[in-house]
Amino acid sequence: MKSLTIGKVAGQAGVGIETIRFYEHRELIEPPPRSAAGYRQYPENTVQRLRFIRRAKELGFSLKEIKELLTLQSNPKTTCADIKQRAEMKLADIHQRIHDLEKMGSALETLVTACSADATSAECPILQALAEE
Amino acid sequence: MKSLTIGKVAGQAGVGIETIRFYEHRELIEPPPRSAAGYRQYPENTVQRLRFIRRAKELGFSLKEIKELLTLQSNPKTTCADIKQRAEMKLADIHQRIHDLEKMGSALETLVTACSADATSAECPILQALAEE
DNA sequence: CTTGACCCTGTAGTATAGTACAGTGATTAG
DNA sequence: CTAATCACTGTACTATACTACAGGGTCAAG
Repeated sequence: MKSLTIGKVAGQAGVGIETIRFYEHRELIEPPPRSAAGYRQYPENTVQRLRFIRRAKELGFSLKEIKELLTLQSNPKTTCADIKQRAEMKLADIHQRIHDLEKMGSALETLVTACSADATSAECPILQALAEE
Repeated sequence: MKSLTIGKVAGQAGVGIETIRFYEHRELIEPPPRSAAGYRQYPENTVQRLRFIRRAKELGFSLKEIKELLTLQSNPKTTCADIKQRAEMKLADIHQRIHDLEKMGSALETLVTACSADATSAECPILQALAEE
């Protein structure tokens, strides 16, 4: 069972060394055994775990939520429904954020359209809209 | 020319007192004159300025960007085109963020759909997707 | 004249996700 | 054997936008 130094793990997982120590501190990964000199000795599956974290982040999960997912993952009593529920909540959250951004976007779009290039700032419909009583 | 205390301004603008002091520190509003006792004495247009900031925030501008907008606003040489350019950049930024969220959302949607409720966590397609080599 | 509401400064904490040192010790290649 | 690289801890800093004190002083109503 060979072990990896933190630098090797970081390289293979595509994250920074500091990030790994940060994740250990945040309890997303287990504190690994140490060598006589105090060096962290990672089992190979740590690379997979870090990739799991990276992918979950890409799906929009926060580190806090990912920690929950990892805990669920390692619990044999966890059902697919438990995970699905989290994913659906995150999906709802994403849809809400899209909705908010679309609202912002269309409001801004209206103002941009109303704005003709060669007026002074005093006549600018964007600034006027922002300055309204 | 009557002046307002920070509490009055906060009440009328719909923001917290601490927020106003924070905005002063961040140079979004001018340091107002002080009374003999050191109390801030705001001109009435500070309320409008705070509402401007609030509305710009609702449109997705950061405080840093709002500071720029306010500087532009008070510069007589500013043209509508200057403002429009900022608004268009922000709009592009919002569209990008929507795009990113939609990508996340559809990836997650696929996984949620693949997930049937009564499997164990080991068989969960969501966890499997995250744990892939 | 007292009491409560208000205001002051300055610092520190919240949440998110790291990143960047400083200062020191260990390991490895030549 | 020595130099370069790597690892260690701990603290502080980045960005964003506040929020929460502590420990004072001030103002207005009764």
